[in-house]
Amino acid sequence: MTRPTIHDVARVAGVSLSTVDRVLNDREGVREKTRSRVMSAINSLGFERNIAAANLSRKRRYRLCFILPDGQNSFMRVLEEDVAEEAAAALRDFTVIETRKVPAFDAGALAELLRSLDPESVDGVAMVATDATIVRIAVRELRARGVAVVTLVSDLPGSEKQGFVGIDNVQAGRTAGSLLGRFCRGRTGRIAMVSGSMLLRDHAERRLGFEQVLRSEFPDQTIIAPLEGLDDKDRVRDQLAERLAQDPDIVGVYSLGAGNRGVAEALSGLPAGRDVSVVVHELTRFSREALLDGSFDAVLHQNSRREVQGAIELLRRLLDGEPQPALSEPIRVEIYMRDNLP
Amino acid sequence: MTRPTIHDVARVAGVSLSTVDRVLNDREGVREKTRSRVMSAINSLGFERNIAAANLSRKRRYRLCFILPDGQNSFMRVLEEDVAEEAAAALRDFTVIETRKVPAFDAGALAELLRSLDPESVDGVAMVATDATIVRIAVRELRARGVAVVTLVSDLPGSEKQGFVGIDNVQAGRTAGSLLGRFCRGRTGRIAMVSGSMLLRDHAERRLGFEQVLRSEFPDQTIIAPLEGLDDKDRVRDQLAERLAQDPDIVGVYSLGAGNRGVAEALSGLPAGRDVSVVVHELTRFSREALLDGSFDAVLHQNSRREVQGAIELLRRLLDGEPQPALSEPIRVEIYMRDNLP
DNA sequence: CGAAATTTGATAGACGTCTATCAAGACCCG
DNA sequence: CGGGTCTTGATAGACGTCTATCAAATTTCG
Repeated sequence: MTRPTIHDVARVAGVSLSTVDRVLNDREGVREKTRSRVMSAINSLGFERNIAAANLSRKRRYRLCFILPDGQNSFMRVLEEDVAEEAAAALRDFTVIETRKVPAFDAGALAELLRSLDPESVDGVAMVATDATIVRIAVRELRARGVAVVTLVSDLPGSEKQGFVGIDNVQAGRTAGSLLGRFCRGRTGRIAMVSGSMLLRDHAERRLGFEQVLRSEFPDQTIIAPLEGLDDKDRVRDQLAERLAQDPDIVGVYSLGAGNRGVAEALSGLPAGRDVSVVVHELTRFSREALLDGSFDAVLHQNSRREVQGAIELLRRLLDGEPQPALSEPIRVEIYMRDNLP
Repeated sequence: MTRPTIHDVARVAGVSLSTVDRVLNDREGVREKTRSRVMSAINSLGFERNIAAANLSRKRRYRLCFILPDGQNSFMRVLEEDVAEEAAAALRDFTVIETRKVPAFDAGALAELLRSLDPESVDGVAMVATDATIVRIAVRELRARGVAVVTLVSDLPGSEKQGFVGIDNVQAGRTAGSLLGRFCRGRTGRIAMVSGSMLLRDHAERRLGFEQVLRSEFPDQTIIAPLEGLDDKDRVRDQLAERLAQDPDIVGVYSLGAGNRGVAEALSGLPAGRDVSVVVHELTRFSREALLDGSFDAVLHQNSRREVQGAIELLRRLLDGEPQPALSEPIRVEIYMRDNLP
């Protein structure tokens, strides 16, 4: 019942501890024949290195840097808190996390920050990407300097990042369509979409998925051109309220960006009899209340805490030399309604 | 940036390593004055013991026993696989997991197994409980012998278990009601419920939650008396098919136990034009397919993998002496539809 | 074949904590 | 104040792995 140690491996392979160590840590100066003897001893024993002991011995530290957009976007501020809390927990695993903020949507600033990162003080980077070529180039250079890079929440396709931790936004949009289509089934009419600009690519993907599903599965409903709320509560409220007043056939609203407060306010102005189903994104204190009082029907959510944990896990495994680590469990598009609130 | 060690604590407190060790490990023979000197050094330094090093040194092992019901219930078989896989992973953390199976619904057998557990060879137990007094008594005795006990998936209220890892089944039922009510909104009619007997208490709770929500939020719908499918596919199919044929007003089906195959088969026999919304429990290969081909609208799910992880985590923390540990994140009632499948 | 180069072994000390033992110091009580 | 009891300190070795160094063995090749 005791796990085999390097001593057992050495004994079974008929070599010394030093040799086992050389093999385990890929040091040079081991003949191929010897190496394979050791490897087969490892396999036959089912030896797995005790990482705790190894880290203890070599005083390994993982120095990570999280890069988040600055600004008032509430999802990002929650994410920042999550990073801070996980940073405290990660300290126990020899992981030091530093958080940097760059102006939102500012690809230049992001790229510059990436360029300024020194491999002498940072081993890995998790970034909320802004989609731009200049950023891709900065990522490539960072990788070339030997720093591990993963994207978080918002991906950077076509770059040399080694992983992405976040939801599939097309899938999120499809899920919204699937829900809202069903919610509005008995009441054919028009469906309004409120877009924003939290991160342009993400919103475009959500919209795409949403329209796909509505068109193919619920062709009776008409989607009206998305309102550009720019993630601003007041703007969202004004635009949506006007639309709802103009168009009494609107039976459903999908808000795929920020501005949930504006959505709720616009709805609260409706006459008593009017029944509009609403699906929005991100579970926050506010959207939670709205679910409880019935103003929202469902909230799609990504678990930012787990995203942060996932990014840390991924970076650590990259730094441990695992070839292409994947998350044990992908980040899912979670659905919340009044009755399954955590 | 380096974490303080016991050496630092000793230096700051002006005592020897031995004394720090006595304080940290609650050994006797330390004057109160000295103890408080050490404690304040610990606090001022923010010292946290390096658990990896401590476990390494004391060769701590956590010997856990998972008790699952035997039988063909597919959820339980998945759970068993999850336990096996997590057991392999847990070995790395000095945790040895043994799995025991008892006949399902057999409180006597479960109690006997609990009674047979030897504190010399088991430190903690995670059990899928069968709700009976004899089991409560066995749990109390087990606790008295110094073994930690938590319940998994199915709780044992009123017992001396130290924690429960699983979903809130009333909440699950409410969520089902909330979904199905919305799905059927345009089509007032009757809603059929298929019960089972996987674990009686759980099913009763789901039913309760479901009826609560339908009655209060969707009073136009009529709930018909639950079919007792006994988690048997053929029985479920026959009973449900008959009901659907008899009653053309059925617009929704909620299956709160096992027997998803039977539900799907009963539905496939319906005439083309008939549209019935379906919500079932547990995401499996089968229910996944059914979501994809449109025969089910939503599946409620509990992440059994995470439940197993949670039980391990909880037991470990109990054994580490944490007073009343709680899961960092509760197990949630997850909602799956075609488009947010993992 | 012999010298040089390569491969292997042996040993010691470290990482942070735990356990055990023994000696020395502080305190108490009669 | 002397003897005994409590309390504290010092020291050594262990856990499993890593790093470094030096010596010994083996291979390679001119």
